[in-house]
Amino acid sequence: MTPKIIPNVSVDCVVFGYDAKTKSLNVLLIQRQLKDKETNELLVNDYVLTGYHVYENERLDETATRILKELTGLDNLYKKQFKSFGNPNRLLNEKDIIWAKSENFNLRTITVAYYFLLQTYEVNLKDNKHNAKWFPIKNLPELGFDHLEIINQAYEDLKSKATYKPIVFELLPDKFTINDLQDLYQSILEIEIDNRNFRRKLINKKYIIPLDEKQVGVTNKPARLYMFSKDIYEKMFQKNYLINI
Amino acid sequence: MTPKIIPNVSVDCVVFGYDAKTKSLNVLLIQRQLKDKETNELLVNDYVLTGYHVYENERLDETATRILKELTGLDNLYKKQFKSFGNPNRLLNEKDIIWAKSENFNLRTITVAYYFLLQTYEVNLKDNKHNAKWFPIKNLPELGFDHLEIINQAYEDLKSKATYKPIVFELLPDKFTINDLQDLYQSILEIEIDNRNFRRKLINKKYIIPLDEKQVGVTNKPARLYMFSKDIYEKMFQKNYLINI
DNA sequence: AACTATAAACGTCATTATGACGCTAACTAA
DNA sequence: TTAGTTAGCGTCATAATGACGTTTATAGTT
Repeated sequence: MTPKIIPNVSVDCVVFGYDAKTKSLNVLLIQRQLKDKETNELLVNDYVLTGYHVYENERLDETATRILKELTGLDNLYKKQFKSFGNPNRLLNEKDIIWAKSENFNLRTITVAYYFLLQTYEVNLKDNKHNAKWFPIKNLPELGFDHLEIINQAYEDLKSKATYKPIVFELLPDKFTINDLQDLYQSILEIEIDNRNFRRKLINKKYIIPLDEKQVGVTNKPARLYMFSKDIYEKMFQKNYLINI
Repeated sequence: MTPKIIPNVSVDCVVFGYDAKTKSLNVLLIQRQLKDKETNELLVNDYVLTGYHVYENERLDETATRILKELTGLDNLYKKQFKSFGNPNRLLNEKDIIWAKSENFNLRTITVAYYFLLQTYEVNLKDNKHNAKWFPIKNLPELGFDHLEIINQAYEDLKSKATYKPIVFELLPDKFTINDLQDLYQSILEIEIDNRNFRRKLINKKYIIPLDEKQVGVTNKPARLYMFSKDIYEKMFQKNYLINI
């Protein structure tokens, strides 16, 4: 027996996945399809975020975690509740209305939106029941509901946060090269960075730990691997506010 | 006739007011009192944030603006939706249950929380119907519901935001002195700052505009007044992400 | 008119961080 | 051996920062 849900409230999840090989920041979306029962014509055919209602006895964070577990099989990801959306007309496109009729759900819903950070390769997309697919943030498909708006705001939050908190490491493997890190910043922020200055800046941080390990299997000079130490980072800034306006 | 409301959803507002005279960051709270109808005993007597339900045809932002207008008479304040709260047990203290029975409201409510920034003197507290009162953030009274948690998280967000966005100017008059600004940072961040270095840093910002005006009526050397130019600030940073981890 | 208390505001110096570049090093594949 | 490719070291001028010392303008007091 499924638990009772709270009416009018949902949680939507923006899943950001970074692919270090293609240097692409992607969003995980699921397909929304509805066929006319008689003509078999596709009435609705687009993509949406994964989301669901909140159970009666569940915290919002738990709803988000549950949704993500169900979609990706993954737990323990970086998760941020970044904004709630509740415009009265946020689900009033033509296709949303068709969809809502068939699914019998309330069009005046407030959704609490989260984003998650991971690497694309962590998710196994074979035999996922939602037809989930990665899309580059720069090349999103047609989206249902107000989900383009939600993704854009998640992306803005991520961009801004990436400039003052060390969250990018959630999008990389534990061991990474300085150039991986630079590529990632360049993808997220859509900027070009001078490699020599970036490198100097990063290797001077105490919480970027050089390892006695190098890349293997590359066709050029193998790069040194580094790790991020959250411990050291937090010790350095626990009482230290740097005003940087 | 009052509009229909959306069940299970509310908006709560944390109003931060800065008092430059006392150098105190304050929160505006309203009194929550309930008397036993027979014995006249005070069953509930504490403070809470202002909040209300969302109307059927209203955006969340509009709800927040409406609540604040009703409480303070003010429009056009800096407003930020910073987090939503929906723990199943967020309203399950003994007093909240008593209160909810008498007010006939749903204890499983998700609230979308906003904070507002202004100067305490802007609000006229005479004849306000809610018995609203300012409390220093360092010295809050007993609070109902989960409102202490909400205030603390609003404060954390404000602290962090103040270090990388120029929002402190929302808490000061248009014309301010460098020392006003320093006092404000010190109050918010609970740190000590070297005046000479702070002054040098701020005066060199292009968006801190010196005026040909000085303080009047002070008993010591009158300080020069400055303004913050949002225009210049935004032009400087519209395409410029500074990585500062 | 001179003195005092108070806060404003200018200045110095050593160190560190930054932006803009030039150049060398290590690896694989041909 | 050589070419292609990416890693990574180095230099220089300028800007920003942290830690201080010193002077200045005002109102109130003597």
